[in-house]
Amino acid sequence: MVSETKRPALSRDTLIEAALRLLDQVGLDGLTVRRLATELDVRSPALYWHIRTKQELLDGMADAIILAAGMGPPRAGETWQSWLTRRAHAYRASLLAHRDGARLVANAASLSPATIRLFDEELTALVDCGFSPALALHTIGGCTSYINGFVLREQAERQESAGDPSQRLAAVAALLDAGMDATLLRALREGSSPLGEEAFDHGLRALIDGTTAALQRSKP
Amino acid sequence: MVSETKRPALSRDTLIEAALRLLDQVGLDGLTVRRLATELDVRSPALYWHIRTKQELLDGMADAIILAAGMGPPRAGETWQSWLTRRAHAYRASLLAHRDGARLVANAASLSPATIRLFDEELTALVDCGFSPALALHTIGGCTSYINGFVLREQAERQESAGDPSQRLAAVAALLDAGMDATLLRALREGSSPLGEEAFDHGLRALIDGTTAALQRSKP
DNA sequence: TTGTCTCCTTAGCAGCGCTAAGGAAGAGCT
DNA sequence: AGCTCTTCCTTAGCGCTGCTAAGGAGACAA
Repeated sequence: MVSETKRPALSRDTLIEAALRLLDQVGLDGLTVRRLATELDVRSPALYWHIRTKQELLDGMADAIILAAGMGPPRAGETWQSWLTRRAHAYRASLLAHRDGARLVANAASLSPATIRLFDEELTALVDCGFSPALALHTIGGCTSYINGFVLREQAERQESAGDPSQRLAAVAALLDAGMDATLLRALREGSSPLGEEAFDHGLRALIDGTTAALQRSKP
Repeated sequence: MVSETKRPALSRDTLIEAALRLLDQVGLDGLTVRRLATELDVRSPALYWHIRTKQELLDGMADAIILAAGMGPPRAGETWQSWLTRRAHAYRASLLAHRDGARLVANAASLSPATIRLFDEELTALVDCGFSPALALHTIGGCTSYINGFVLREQAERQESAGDPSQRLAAVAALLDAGMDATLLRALREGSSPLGEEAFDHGLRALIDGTTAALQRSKP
């Protein structure tokens, strides 16, 4: 009897890993339990031994993306400004690393204790820099809001122009038809995109500069 | 023969209006074409006479929410700072006015020409305040990213604690179990929430203060 | 051997977005 | 008046979804 090599049992982590790989191929809307099962060479109900619902799987994927950013407290000798900047870039990169990554994180319902723990360590680090706990919370929260919102727009634009490259031009053409001066066109023609790294850095710097001012205001 | 009073024909706008009402009752995940049809006292394929796809309906709803904020150029004698602040509050309020409003806008695929036109008018207004077109674009875009991201988190939290009020406490309890000093707990106990108007205003002010600095930096 | 636990199977339910095809009511022309 | 064309809705149903019920194969312990 020729014995087939037996595939090792699945696990929650295996599912999440495979789901993230599949996500890049088919996008969030195309990610179905049945497709993931096929990818794992298994029937779809098998997955429900390892996860309770599809939402739990999505939450796990979101958590994996966040943890993959490798955020955490600042390095030795790093100012909190450059730390937050580095952190923001790492987080954005992690969201951009997977198709629909920002949408996935934005729609996630709950985060793992490990992520919350990491989050708390970052708060502590800011307090060590002279922030009040409340100011630290608002600062980290504000950065998170900005980054999530920014990458969400970036990836929305990406898939929109993937579907129909002329769609954006059509929208701008509507402006011209309206006989406007179209400041938007001038800005675009100046070579500055509303998305991309340059735009991201601009907003991030504004946020951090403003926080610097708020910190000084809060001190003696 | 008793003549029944005949219902007037549906329209795209009627659908969007009814869909927004239904959204508040059942949430974005519960909003189905069939349910909306029932609400309108009609069979579901009838809706496809007025919209091409469900996504088009969702886009229209998102557009309606944005337009309902009543944004636009500044009033006479208003500084751009207080204008942007007022604009941000109006936009946030409009997102919060409907259940899952931020998620709806975040997942929207395209905006109407009217909205893009409004957007362009705002850019023009900033240019009149001394902004370069590129800086204006980055400023409005950054604010939009921040507001979308912030309200997204606000409404995610809202529905999460609606499902199970003890869930957040469980997450924080995990911190305590880990034997940490839990800066997060200190911040929360100080009475400052990571969400809500106060937190929103903090981040918004930081963003605008930082932009003020960037504007001065860009000038002669 | 027998029972239990793990991890997968087959079968199928209720619901989804959407399409095909047709019918009723009114508008406009001859 | 009779006819056709357009508008806006209907019934029927396809292929897909997340998910559940029930059962079976294999490993391991008593």
